[in-house]
Amino acid sequence: MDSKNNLLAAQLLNERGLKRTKLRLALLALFIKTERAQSYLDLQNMLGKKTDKSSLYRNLASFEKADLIHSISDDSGMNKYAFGPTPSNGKQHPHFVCERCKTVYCMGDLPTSAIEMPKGFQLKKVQTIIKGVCADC
Amino acid sequence: MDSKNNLLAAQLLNERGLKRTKLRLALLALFIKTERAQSYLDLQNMLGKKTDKSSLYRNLASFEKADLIHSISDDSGMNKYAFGPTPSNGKQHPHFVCERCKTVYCMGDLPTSAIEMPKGFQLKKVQTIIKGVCADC
DNA sequence: TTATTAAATGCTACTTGGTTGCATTTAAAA
DNA sequence: TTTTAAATGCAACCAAGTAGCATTTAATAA
Repeated sequence: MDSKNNLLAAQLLNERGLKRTKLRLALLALFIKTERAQSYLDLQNMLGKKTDKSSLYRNLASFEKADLIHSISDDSGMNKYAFGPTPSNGKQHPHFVCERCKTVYCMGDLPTSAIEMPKGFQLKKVQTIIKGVCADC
Repeated sequence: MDSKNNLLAAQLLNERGLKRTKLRLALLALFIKTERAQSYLDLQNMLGKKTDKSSLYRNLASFEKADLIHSISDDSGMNKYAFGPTPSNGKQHPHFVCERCKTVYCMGDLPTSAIEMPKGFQLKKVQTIIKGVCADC
């Protein structure tokens, strides 16, 4: 239900001390609704073509800083964004990128055996990208 | 030894049916010599400031297609490239990105327990990016 | 409710990593 | 040595993302 998402979005913004503007509510509700990672262009299409680029990017940045979303760098040349906090130590948070349709799926959080790091290297965040062909293709 | 690298570079280009031009030999030898992932700018600095941008990018593309190097997309906004083939099924090939100095380290190939994929999803390539602070920082 | 203020928006202009077209040069085969 | 397909080098271009700044708006105080 969209109204439920809107409510949750408002609540989340409140919790993190972010102003509840029109754009932010729509954007965050959109993230809550979808299970897929979205590029700036995807988001702009869903929010309406006249949505401002800078505002969108700025909100993506503040959402990420507030741990509401996390970004994914596949090699498509544009970043993708998905709902949920940045995956950190002790978790893998794999994303699947379909070579054909370019869709990016969040595969959920998998607890994994801790990655062993060489001496002196401190792990903060792990990102795994799996490329292949998705079930729809 | 550089001369050894040059020889190996020439041999590799031969094997893959790539013309052995000045730029390609220098570029491939550079990849062989270094254990770190390099951005276009890193490479250009090492090869000489007047090295042509298009030629460099085109060679990076053909090297990657020939499986001589592989590319890495951290979230720095620029791709990185490192020696060795694209990591595929049954292997993790983690890269470590230092938050402070931005260096990208190849952590070698780790065989891992196969990642279980949902029905219909076909895995071709895995890329893991670990962010944190490196031993030098 | 209204006044105040700090922050978000929406423009435009800019930066920059990466690509493309094309004339020239060069490595490899004949 | 000649031939030819491919690589180079240069300039123009493209697009993702950023920055400056005047205007608007959400939240707080009166």
